[in-house]
Amino acid sequence: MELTSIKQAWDGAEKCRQCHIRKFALFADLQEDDFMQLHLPITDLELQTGDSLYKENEAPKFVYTVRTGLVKLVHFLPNGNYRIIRLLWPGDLAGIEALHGITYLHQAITLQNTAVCKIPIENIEQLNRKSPRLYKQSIAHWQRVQKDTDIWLAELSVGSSKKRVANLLLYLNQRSSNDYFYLPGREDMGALLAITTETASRIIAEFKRLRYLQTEHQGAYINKNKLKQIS
Amino acid sequence: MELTSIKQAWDGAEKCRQCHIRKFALFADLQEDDFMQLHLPITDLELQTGDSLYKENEAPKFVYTVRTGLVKLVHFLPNGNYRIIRLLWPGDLAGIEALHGITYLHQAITLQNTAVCKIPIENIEQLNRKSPRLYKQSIAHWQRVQKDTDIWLAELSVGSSKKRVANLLLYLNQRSSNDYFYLPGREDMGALLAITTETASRIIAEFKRLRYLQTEHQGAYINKNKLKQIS
DNA sequence: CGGATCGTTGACAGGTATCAATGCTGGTGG
DNA sequence: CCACCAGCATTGATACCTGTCAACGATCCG
Repeated sequence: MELTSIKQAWDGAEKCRQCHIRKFALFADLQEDDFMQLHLPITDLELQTGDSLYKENEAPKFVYTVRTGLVKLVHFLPNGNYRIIRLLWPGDLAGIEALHGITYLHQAITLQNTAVCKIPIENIEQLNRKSPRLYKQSIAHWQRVQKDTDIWLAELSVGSSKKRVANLLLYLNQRSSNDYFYLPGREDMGALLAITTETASRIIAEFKRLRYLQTEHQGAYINKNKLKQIS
Repeated sequence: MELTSIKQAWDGAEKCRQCHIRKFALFADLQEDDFMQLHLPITDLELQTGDSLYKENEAPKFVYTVRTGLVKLVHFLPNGNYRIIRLLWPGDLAGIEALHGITYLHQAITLQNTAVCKIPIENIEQLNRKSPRLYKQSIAHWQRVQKDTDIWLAELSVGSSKKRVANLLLYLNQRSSNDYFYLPGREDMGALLAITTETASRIIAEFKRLRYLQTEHQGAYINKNKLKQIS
């Protein structure tokens, strides 16, 4: 192993240990000696809106931790349409299916400028062999994801379009740290809720007219009470 | 520990070791010495259609392996309606969220006469502490579930009702070992696909008239080619 | 035989997709 | 600096689909 690589690896591990997002992510309860095992380079990536982390069915080599920004997991349908399967927020993992030998299940595309940690899977597999702590986090991760997905299925895929949009806005608002939150484009909204772009647009426009929603740049503010009445 | 209990435990472990479904389930790569750890009783249960394994938000005490039959995971909506989040087939696990301290996420109800293994969670937690092999299976489980759910989201929750019903029939057929497969009641079908009972009924009736589908008792045969054209 | 449960069908209103046209906005190059 | 363009959002008209409410038929079981 060459010097630069060693330096980089150490930097990665050091950064990782200090990262404020770590406690939410895969390495949450790694300990000092675990970090000593991390010999492979973890790299930071700064991505721009629309960049792709990986594609569906691609041979998987990395797992990603979202540090800032927002990522959509997309599944393309045979007819060219697509469906957004899930959103990834800071602290979430992308591509963790890579750890277990199967191909990526979706395409991961950023919705905003997004910072991620890119972790080679060999790195994690090494760690897995030596420390059971990673397993626990892995399971915790899957479980969280599953719970989210279930709620999605139960609440965002049923009822009238208006209810779905209202629920989506409340969900996005709730995930945001302040009142202002990221508002997806109408096409993405459709792909999230299984409705058409036009329907999404009509409903958003209506909410704006009713003052349930104010938009600004790429984001929005909402009147939670009014929207909860609808949902 | 009393004698009867010891006997029962040993029986359970012995049965489990010999079970033909085991290779698909949680204990897939347990080994001889792992089995020696199983001191708590694993019990067989024979359930009838409509029985409930556990309820949403109930304090979790058991994990179940489905050995034969079919189970639905149900989430009830505030308005009294319900949505079926997932189906569990032989080899699948029910209530595994119990392992990680959270409450059950759904109500599990049998759709047919169903045999399950009922495993106390302490049992598994013991094992977890001593053997990392269970973790791997746990993760594999979550991953399989997630993949299923994703397909569900991508294919069974979009498109016209007719497409959804066609896709559901193809899915049910594909999961069956022979051509004949279990056909859910119309209400359950609606809850699976997020459509109304009446719509489900109309479409099934139409498929029958067109000879895309023949029903018999609780089950059915389909013309796959015709249904694939629709989907 | 009667009753309960589930499936089927009809009529209708309202909702949503579809097709098409028109605004709006941010970025690019002249 | 401005005109233009590309991409997105909005809006309209319409047909179709689906939910809703209601009635009726089929089947099973006591």
